[in-house]
Amino acid sequence: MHDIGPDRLQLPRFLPYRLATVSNRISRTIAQMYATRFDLTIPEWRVMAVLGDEPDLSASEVAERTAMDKVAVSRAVSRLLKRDRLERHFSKEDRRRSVLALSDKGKDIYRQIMPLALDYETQLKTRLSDEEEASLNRLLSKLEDLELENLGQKTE
Amino acid sequence: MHDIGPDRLQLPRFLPYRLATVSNRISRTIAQMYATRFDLTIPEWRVMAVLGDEPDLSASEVAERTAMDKVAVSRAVSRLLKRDRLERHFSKEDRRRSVLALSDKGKDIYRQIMPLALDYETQLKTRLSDEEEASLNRLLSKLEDLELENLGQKTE
DNA sequence: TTATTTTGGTTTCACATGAAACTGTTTCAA
DNA sequence: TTGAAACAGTTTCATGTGAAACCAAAATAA
Repeated sequence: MHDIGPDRLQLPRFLPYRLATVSNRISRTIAQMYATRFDLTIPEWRVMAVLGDEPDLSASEVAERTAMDKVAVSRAVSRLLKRDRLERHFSKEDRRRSVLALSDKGKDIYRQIMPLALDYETQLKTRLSDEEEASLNRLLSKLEDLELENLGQKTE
Repeated sequence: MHDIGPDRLQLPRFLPYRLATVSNRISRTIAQMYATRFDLTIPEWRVMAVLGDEPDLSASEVAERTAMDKVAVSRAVSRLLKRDRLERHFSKEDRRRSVLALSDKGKDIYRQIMPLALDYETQLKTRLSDEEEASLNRLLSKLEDLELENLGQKTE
């Protein structure tokens, strides 16, 4: 069994490609789960998730914590408001700044989804040994850091 | 230091979320690299990548190998044809079936990009120890398999 | 043969998304 | 103060994308 050599790029072995396809499949599975049961998109769910964990954030704080941009947050928030899953008021000190929190209806949904989400994650994880899980976490942290230090910098 | 308990979902620790954000950042970096230098989208690049490695595939074979759907392949192929990066003729035996291959111009681009792609991957990998890389590969394979056996089956 | 179904690939439609422009508010400097 | 710049958030526009409808060719059945 010998090496095929370095001057071939086979997509199924190319790390960024594999990462993208795996993650897309997982995202689609989850998106479908949320969509069919709760009529909720992933951006909407992300907003709910951070607010469920930490209420009274502004839109831009939500954006930070979800790695979404402010446009995406704005759209998700407006859909959530329309369905009374969120409450919004504006800061007294700075009237530009919104203060977002789950409504009772939102909290209810949050409490239903959270176990499903955790469950799904558990199902993924039970298939991994303890050190596999540990190294997955390390790896993700590393990849996160790497991208921050901007490997693809040569964009002149 | 005690556990925060199971009944909280913190997005930055949620596996599918981390996978999605890491992979999206990497994809965006690469997409930008291809776009600025070669005016090429990721779907286009994927088509070129499989054809560079294995010419004379049909559109549906390309779809299989790239994990793209046939619509995406069709669009990528037509853009590539328009710019003479691909040649297409149709099978004699089955006149529906296309036979796709890189044109000379396409091959030229392929030969330029391939080392960049491999380089980027290498840069990611050099930051990982040997066993980290090995376990990353194992993990990706596992996650790929897991999704195939369809964890999110309860869509009734 | 001729009808029916299947298959390779394209087009259309409706919706999602990112970038840039825009609105209203606050801050800072003259 | 007042005018410029910065900021939070929204809207617009142009493009991308997935699902379903569609077209033509081929396989299958009658």
